[in-house]
Amino acid sequence: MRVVKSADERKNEILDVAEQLFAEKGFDNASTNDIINRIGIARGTLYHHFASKEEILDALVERMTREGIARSSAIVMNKDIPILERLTGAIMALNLETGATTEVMEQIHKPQNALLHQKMQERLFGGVVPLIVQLIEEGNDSGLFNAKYPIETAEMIMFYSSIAFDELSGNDSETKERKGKAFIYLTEKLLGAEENSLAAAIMKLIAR
Amino acid sequence: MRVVKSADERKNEILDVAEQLFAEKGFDNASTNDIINRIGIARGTLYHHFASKEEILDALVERMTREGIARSSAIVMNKDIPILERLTGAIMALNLETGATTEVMEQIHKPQNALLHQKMQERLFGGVVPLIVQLIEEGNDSGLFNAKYPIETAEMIMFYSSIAFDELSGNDSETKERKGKAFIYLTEKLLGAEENSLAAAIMKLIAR
DNA sequence: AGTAATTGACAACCTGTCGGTCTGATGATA
DNA sequence: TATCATCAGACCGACAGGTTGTCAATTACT
Repeated sequence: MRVVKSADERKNEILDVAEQLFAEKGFDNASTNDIINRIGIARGTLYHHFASKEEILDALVERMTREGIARSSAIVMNKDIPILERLTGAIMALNLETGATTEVMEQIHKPQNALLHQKMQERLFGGVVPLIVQLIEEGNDSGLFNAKYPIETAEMIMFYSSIAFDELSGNDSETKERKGKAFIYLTEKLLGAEENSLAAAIMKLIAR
Repeated sequence: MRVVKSADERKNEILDVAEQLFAEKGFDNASTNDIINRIGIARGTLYHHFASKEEILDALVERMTREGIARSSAIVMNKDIPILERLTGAIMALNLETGATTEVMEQIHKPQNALLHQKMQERLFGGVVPLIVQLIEEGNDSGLFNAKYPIETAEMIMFYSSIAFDELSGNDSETKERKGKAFIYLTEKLLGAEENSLAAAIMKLIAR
């Protein structure tokens, strides 16, 4: 039976199922046949909406990261919030994904998902590093930070946060706490910020 | 015409060709057929020596990283060398690969090589972070460093060095120099080392 | 003689293509 | 207003050409 939907609706339907399947089996092991069978559409329909399997992945990555980056961006732009809280808020906003995305994150280290992982990281990076750089420069100007190399500092912070956060999924809460504290401490060092200034900002944020 | 070789010899022959092909086309695009055709062996022969295409990749990653890790390890263990020079030497030793390996490194960011990239990084990490941790602790004891979280500090340094080094391939020499200086500066901050102490050690190393 | 390396046909997938079919919106006509 | 022709674009499924991994049979060393 033939069901016609708008392109947007169909595309999102495909992405929904792709997200499930990539989480279940990984990008390499999930086939386009799996996708079309689960939805109940023909091969040609899939390729009418997406030129290749990789394009599905790209669209999915875009969809998965869009919200987080938007949230981060909004926080960074809001000059009513103190700089330190904006910094921590921007980073935390990235890691507060919801629903199925979480399941994907748990599977993302498996070798079948290397490509997904790489693409997500690239996008988060490209989207957020410039924001953090801006924030660091603001902090430098206001005398709060003393960061000689804002770009590289931002890169380092982002790298470690992305790695640290997703390595964490499996660990016990003791390790998590230690890693978190270390991250904050080292970030303060990198920024040339006063010790515990960042930690204090985070406490405020959480208290809210 | 049938040619028999020892398992070791044949395995290395396969890895040699795989290395070429992965560099030329990437892991995904290079097929096992490409490999056996270039060598002139049958499908079965390949699968007699390796259980899967991924196992070829694993063996290749092992072979490519073994030397570098061994060099790093030797440097770290050599207590005749000052700590700062050991630290920089250990990191530099990883990135002084030779021959075809260099070609692979230039291709490693393409999406077809995401898996190769991930596996190399994991291995370099697992092999070298513990060494750096040891070095940092030595430096703490001798009063040279003041690093509160040796493990996380080592992770951060290694991460950034691996990323920074391989992002660099395409850039102009100005950017390279800036990135290099930033890396050194930030590493000093992370270690709680005196400013320029690491930079000085590197100058010594290069002068040799 | 027996162990280990080699062979190539084969099964069971996979991705991407393409000519052709259906359908819902749009605008013209009665 | 009601009916009808038109057409873009959503949909279909068979197909070509590729892929990985298997296995029983063969050949070569020791």
